[in-house]
Amino acid sequence: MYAGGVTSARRIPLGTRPLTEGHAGQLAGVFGALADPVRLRLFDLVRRAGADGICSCDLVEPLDRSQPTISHHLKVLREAGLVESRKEGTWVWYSVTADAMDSVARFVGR
Amino acid sequence: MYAGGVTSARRIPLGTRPLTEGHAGQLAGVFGALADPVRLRLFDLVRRAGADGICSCDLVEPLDRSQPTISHHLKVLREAGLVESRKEGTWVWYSVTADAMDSVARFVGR
DNA sequence: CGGGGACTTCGATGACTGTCAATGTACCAG
DNA sequence: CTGGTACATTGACAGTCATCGAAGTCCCCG
Repeated sequence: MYAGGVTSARRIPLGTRPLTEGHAGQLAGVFGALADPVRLRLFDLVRRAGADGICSCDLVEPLDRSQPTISHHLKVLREAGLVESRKEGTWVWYSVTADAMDSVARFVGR
Repeated sequence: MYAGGVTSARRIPLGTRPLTEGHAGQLAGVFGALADPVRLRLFDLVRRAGADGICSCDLVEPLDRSQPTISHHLKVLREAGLVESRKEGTWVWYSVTADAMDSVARFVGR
């Protein structure tokens, strides 16, 4: 452990409690999903597509990654609650979730 | 590569250009710095401390990690431009940078 | 100058991650 | 049923990362 020492005198509360271990873990998961350049551009493309979403097949070429790799990244984004998928016949449409970045926005907004 | 296919008909522009590879990489770096529960709570504690900052020695015990580990995480946050350090005699004070989360806020804000 | 406290850096290690080729599954067309 | 297209899953591998103990650096105090 660590020997401790003089404590800093003043701390300005922020209107909310410090992040709990659980909350930090969950939030870190969302940040983690956005912590990759490919996923970031993927999310950006999906977001641009609006409510209709965008077909998965249109996400492979612009990102210059193999199809399994794109599929993997979409899964990560989906499991983080950032995008959702709708199956339609042979192919799959991705769109951002309604509250995609709520937790992030709350964290950023002080 | 991938065989391509039918393209989705409609794409709603978003007022800005799609993320470039470079921009995505930089932004992913910031998200990456926040993609760890310990760093998230660390950043939260520093932010709560306000302009004066908080002494590094007060960040070890509440996070229940070894002192070198905390030092390592603080370095990551510093290199991501989220916090800055000011040395004062024997110890070091950390505070959030003025534009800590600007890039994140811009990204979240549609 | 010498002791000790506050960090930082180093080295090692186990865990996780991005990537692809190969394979599997579901669906459509003929 | 058969072939082809769209996507998901698996397995493997190289690279990155969180973590700790140990050692190094810097600074204050006596």
